[in-house]
Amino acid sequence: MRILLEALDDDLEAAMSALGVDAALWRKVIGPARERAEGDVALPCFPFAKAVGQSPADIASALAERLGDHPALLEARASNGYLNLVANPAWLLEHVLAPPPRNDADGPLRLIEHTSANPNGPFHVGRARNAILGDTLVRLHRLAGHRVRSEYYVDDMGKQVGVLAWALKHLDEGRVNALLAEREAPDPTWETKADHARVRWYQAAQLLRQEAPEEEQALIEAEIADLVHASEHGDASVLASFEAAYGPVLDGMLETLSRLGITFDAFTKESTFVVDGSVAALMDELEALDIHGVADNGARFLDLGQRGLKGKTDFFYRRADGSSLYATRDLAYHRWKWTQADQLIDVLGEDHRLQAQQVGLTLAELGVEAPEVVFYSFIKLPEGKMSTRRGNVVFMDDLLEEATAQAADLVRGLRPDYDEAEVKAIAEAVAISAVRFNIVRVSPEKGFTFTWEDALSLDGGSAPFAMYAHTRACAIARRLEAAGWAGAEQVVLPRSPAPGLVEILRLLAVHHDVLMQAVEQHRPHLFALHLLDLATAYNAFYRDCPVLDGGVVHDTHAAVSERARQVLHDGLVGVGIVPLEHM
RNA sequence: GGGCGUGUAGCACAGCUGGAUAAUGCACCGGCCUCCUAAGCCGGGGAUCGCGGGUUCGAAUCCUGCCACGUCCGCCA
Repeated sequence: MRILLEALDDDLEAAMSALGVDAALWRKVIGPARERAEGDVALPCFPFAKAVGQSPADIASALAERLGDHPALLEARASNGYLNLVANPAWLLEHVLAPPPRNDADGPLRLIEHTSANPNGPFHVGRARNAILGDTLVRLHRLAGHRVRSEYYVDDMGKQVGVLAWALKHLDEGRVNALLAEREAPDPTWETKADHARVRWYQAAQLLRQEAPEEEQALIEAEIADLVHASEHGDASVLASFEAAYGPVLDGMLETLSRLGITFDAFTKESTFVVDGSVAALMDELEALDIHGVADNGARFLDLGQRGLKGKTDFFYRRADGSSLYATRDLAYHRWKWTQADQLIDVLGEDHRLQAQQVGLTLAELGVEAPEVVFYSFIKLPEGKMSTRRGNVVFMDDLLEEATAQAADLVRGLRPDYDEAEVKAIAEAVAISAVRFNIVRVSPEKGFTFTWEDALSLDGGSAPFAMYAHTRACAIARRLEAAGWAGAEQVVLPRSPAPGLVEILRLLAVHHDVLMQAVEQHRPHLFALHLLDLATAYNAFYRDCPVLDGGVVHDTHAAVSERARQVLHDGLVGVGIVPLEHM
C-alpha cells in the first residue's frame, strides 16, 4: 500500500534511525502484509535484530508504540517479531475517493509490438494468445497514463508469403479442392472471410511441395525460390504481388482481432528495411565486428558464444548469395523502432526465446539497447500442439461463435424478460470478455491445454463475475441519478464501519500499486486477478452497505460506490472486458 | 546431448527480488431472495508446494543433483 507507506515514511525513518537501522535495509523488507488479517503493511524485524541487539519482538513492540498514534493508522501492533500496521479506514476514505493523478503526457513513449503473425491464415487460439496478451499490456499502460504505440510487424516477404502468392497464381479452386479432398471440409460460415478462404490455397501448395511428383516439386520449388529471392532483394513488383496475396488474409485476421477489441496504431512491413537499404547497411556493420565469421560457402555469422550465449553459438545473418535472413531484418527493425520510441516491448512465443536472445546480444554489440521481451507459452490441444498445417486447430472465429452462442443461452435462462437484441448484445460482450479473460488471467509463461470448457467458462473467477459487480454499481448509479443525488455533501466513516466497507477501501487503496506492478513487470495477470478481488470486495460492500435506504441516500456509501464503479469500469477496460451497464 | 521455461489440493491457478497458519476459483457438503440485479452472499471439508541434498534465525521462494512436461538448437519465417 504505497500511499500508506508514503504517509508513514518520515515517522518510520525517524524511528528506525533512532534504533540505528540502515534505511536501505528496512525499506527493503517492509511491504504488504502476507497475512492480510494481520494488517496492510508488515515489517519483519528479524533482519536487524542482531545489529540492534534486541529481540525482533522487542523491536517490533518499540516501533508499534512509537507509531501507534499516527493518524493514518488504526493500529500498529507487534506480533511474532513483525510490526503490523493497519491503515485507518477513515484516513483511507479521504485518500481513496480522488483518482490518482495521471499526467504522463510528456513521459516516455512505449512501443509495444505484438501479434505480428504471418498473414497466411486465420487466427487459431494459440496464436491469439499473443494478441490478447499484447493488447492487454497496451491497455494497462494506457490505464496507467503512459504514452503507448501498438504495432504489428507484417511479415510481407520470405517463404510463407511466397508460397501463398505462388498458390494464388498457379492454382484454381478445383485444384485446391481436389488436393484438400481428404481434409475436413471448409466451414461454410467463413466462406467469404479471406483468411479462411485463402489458407486453403496455402495448404494446397504446401501439400504439393511435399507430395507432387518429383519433377513438379522441383519446378514449384524453383518458382517459389525465385519469388522469395526477388522479395529479399526488394523487387517492387514481386513485393506488390505478395501484398495482393496476403492483404485480404491480413484483413480477415484483423477483423477477428477487432471483434476481440484488439486494434493497432501502426503496421510496419518487413520489406521496408530491405527496400530502404538499412538491412544492407546493417550487414556491413556486422561484418566489421570482431566476433564476425565467414562459413565455407561464404555465408556470414556472429560467434555469440564469445558474448555468453550457450548452446549453439553461431548466429547467421547473411546467406552465401548476400541476401538477409529473417533475424537480420528483425535487427534492422529494432534499430528503427528505437528512433520511434523510448521503450520497446515485444510479445513473443516461447519458440522465439533463442532468436530474441541472439537479437538482443547482437543489438548490444552494435551499441543498441535490447527490447524488453514478454514470452508466453503455447496453448496446446489435448491432441498436441496446434498446427494449421495439420488441421489440428481451434480457430478463434469458431471459439467466439461458440462462446457467443453459449453466453446467449445463459442470458436467456437468467433474464427471460430481455428481448432478443438485448440478449445478443450482452452475449457478445460476455463471450469476448470471457475468452480474453480466461487467457490473461494466467501468467504468460504457463503453458496450458485448451479445453472448450475452460475457454468458455463463465463462472466464479471469470470475466462475468467482475462484470456483474460493475453492473451492480451501475444499477446503484442509476438509482442515485433518479434520486437527484449530485455528489456527497459530507463523507464520513461510520463509527463502526462494516467489514465490506473497510475491505473495498483497502482494495481501492492498493489498486494503483497493482496496476503499476503489472505494467512495469509486464505481468497483466496480476492486475486481472486483482480485479476479481476488487469485484469480491465490492460485492461485500454491496451486501453490508446500503447506498439507498428507503429513498434516502447514504452519502458516504454513495461516494464509495461511485468511486468503485469508476475503478471497476476502467479496470475492466484495461483487461479487455466490456463493462456492461446491465446484464 | 545442450540451452531456456514449467511442475503448488480431484481440476485450474496465485504466491517465486526469502518472512507469520500457502491465497483464489471450479468441483464437493450445508445455509441465504418481503431488502440497491442470487451471473451474488455466508459457512465447511480437501496440500508430503515434483523428488533428494544444501544455504539461512526463517525456504513454495535461493543454490545443487535428479525426474516429468513444454520449447528451441535451419545458411526457414
